[in-house]
Amino acid sequence: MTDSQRPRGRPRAFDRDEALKTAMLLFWRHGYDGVPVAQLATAMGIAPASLYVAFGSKEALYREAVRFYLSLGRLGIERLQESASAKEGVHAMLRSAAKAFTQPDLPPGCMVGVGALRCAGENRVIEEATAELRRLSAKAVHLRIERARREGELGKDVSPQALTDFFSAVVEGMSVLACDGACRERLLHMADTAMAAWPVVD
Amino acid sequence: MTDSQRPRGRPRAFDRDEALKTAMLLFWRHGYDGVPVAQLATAMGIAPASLYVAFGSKEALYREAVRFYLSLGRLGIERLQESASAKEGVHAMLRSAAKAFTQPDLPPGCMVGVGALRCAGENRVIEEATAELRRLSAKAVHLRIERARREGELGKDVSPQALTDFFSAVVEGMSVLACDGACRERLLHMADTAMAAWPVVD
DNA sequence: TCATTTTTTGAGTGATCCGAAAACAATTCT
DNA sequence: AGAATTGTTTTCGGATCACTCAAAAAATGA
Repeated sequence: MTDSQRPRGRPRAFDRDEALKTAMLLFWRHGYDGVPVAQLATAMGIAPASLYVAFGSKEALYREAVRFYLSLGRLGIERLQESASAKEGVHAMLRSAAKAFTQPDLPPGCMVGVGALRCAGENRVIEEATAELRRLSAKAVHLRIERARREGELGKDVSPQALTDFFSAVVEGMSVLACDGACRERLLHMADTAMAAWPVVD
Repeated sequence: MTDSQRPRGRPRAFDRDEALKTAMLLFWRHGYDGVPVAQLATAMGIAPASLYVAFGSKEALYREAVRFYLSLGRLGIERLQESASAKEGVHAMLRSAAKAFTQPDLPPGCMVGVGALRCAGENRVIEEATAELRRLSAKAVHLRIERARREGELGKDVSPQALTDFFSAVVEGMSVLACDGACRERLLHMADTAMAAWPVVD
């Protein structure tokens, strides 16, 4: 009863998490429309049919891959709520993003930001699901900034919405710059520059 | 000699510029990989073969479409050099972008920013060509900011590169926010917020 | 009228798209 | 040992991919 019994049928011959990581990298680099299932299967070292048994469909695989990406937590969004001040938290988030978007052995930019921005008409649902993840990240920033306003870190005249939109845009923009070849130092310098827009208390 | 003689063969039955505009809208909305040639031809009201005669290939059509998009000049980049101050010029550029990215009857965001960020491996050249256009826009901002530093509008301690990267990121980020459904007023408010990062003179 | 030039379309190229069916293989349970 | 379950592969479908060819159509020049 204590130990889980082994699964019934033939055991899977490949590492499911490793395969998921492979899919994540391909979607990250080439976008949803830019990766055919055959390419995914080949990179995973399995036949397309095995991919369907293990993950269901290309769409389901993408959704799982992007959740896997977010679970890595390299964007520093979850640490936002623990930060002593919103300003410090946002600054740390920008610097984390700058580093995450320029990891040497990973695709540049943010998988959520660039992987499925625009899709073919029949994949509209993928576009929308990915946009929802971006809105979710923005929501976390929004919550921290609103709290800062309640606690007096920010003046009552500042708009949490505008400030949230601004820093969300900076992160997404960093992602694009990274895709265009900007190095880590440039992005870090740019992040510091962006923080100058933080409102001063009256 | 003054009037050009009529072309020799059978006249084209469709308006080439109108067809180009149609292609621009589709690439803008769905990205390069997200629009098949058949869809382009159908939207243009012609057969695929006519498309190839008129434009050469899907890649050539895209390149022409994106040049057409830039020729509309709704991003306010060319007015940057004429502006009295770099600060005013950049601010006007951000506000122009906010409006351009939220035109009611056009796709959201920037065609250059979101239309071909990530492509299939065989379309790498499309990615690179589009990235080059983004770098070209950034170069215009860079030039104006460097001039401002020479003329004393900016202190010698500010980094033109970092400031350029920052405002480029804001524009690209606005483009993503627009794709996610942000309205014009939010983007305009965000643009004003971003200008707070403009360095103060010592 | 007739050759020349260019655009038109329908049909079709091989390749690739996502996904499914079927047969076989490897494991557990009875 | 044999049934049940699940993963494996090969193969295949029907659709779609970017693109091309051949022949007809519509204009000009002689």
